[in-house]
Amino acid sequence: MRIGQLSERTGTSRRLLRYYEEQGLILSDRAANGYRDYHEVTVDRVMQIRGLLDAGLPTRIIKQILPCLDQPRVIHFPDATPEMLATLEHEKARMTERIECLTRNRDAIGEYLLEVRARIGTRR
Amino acid sequence: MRIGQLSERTGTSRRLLRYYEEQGLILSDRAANGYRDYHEVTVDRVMQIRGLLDAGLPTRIIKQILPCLDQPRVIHFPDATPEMLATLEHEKARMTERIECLTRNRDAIGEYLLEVRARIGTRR
DNA sequence: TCAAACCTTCACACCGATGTGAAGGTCAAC
DNA sequence: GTTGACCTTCACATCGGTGTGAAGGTTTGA
Repeated sequence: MRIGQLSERTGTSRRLLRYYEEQGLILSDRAANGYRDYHEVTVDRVMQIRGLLDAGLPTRIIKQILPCLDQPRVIHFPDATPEMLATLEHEKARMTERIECLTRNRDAIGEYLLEVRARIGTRR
Repeated sequence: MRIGQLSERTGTSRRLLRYYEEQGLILSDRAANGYRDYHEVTVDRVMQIRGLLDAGLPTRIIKQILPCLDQPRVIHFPDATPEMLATLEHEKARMTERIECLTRNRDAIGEYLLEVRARIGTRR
C-alpha cells in the first residue's frame, strides 16, 4: 500500500510516516517510480509506535524495543549483545515505573470523580 | 524551603521549577527579599509532575489533573464544571490506554528477554 | 569588607515531534 | 493532453520541555 492509504488507516500524517522511516522505525519498499510501498503489517507497527510515543518514549528507544515485538518472535542475534539486553532490561523497568505512576494518578482521578459526583448527587 | 533545596530534593533543575510555576503547576510564597519559599508538600508535588511528564502528559493536562491529587481530598467547586469533569474523564481514559500500551509492550520485552536468555543458556 | 553561594529576571538556544509549503514527477480519467 | 490526485525531496517553522548564561541583588561567614 502507498503512503496515503497507510496515513489514512493509521491516522498519521504522511510527514510523520516519512519521519518514522527516517528514524528507522518502519521500512518501505519502493515502486519503480519511487513511491513508497508498505506491507500490510506496517499498519500495526505504526499504531504501536504511536502508542509508545504517546506514552513518552522517544523514537530512539522505540527503535530498540521494536525487535521484541515481532510475532512470531525472531531473535536478531547481532542485536542481542549484553549491552542491548541491559538496555532492554532498563527500559522495561522504566516502563513499569511509568505504568505505576499512571495507574496511581488515574485511580486518584477516578476517586475524585466519584466523590464530586456523589456531592452533586446530594444537590450540594 | 528555597529553590535550591527543592531542586536538590527532587532532582529537578531550578530552571524547571520556575518553569513549572510559570505553567501553574506549583506555587511558592515569596520571602521579603523576593526569594521563592516552598511548602514541604511541594516535594511530592514535583515528583508527581515529573512522573506524569515522563509518561507523556503535557503540563496543560497535568495542571488540570493536579486538583484530584490533594490528600485529604479537597473539592474545588469552581473547577468542578461539567466540562472539567468531562475533560478529567477523557484524560482518565487516555491514561488507561497508555497503561495498556505500556503493559503490552513491556510484557513483550519481558518475553523476548526470557527467550534470548534461554537460547544463550543452551550455548547457541 | 570581601568572597562564595545563594537568589532574581530575562533571553537566547537546543532537541524531538510535528506542520506546512515549495518545486517537481506520476498516473488515472475525462 | 490536460486536470487533479497522488507521490517525491527539501527546507523552514512551531511548540513544549530543557539548558545556559548574563546582569544583578542578598546572605553568610572568614
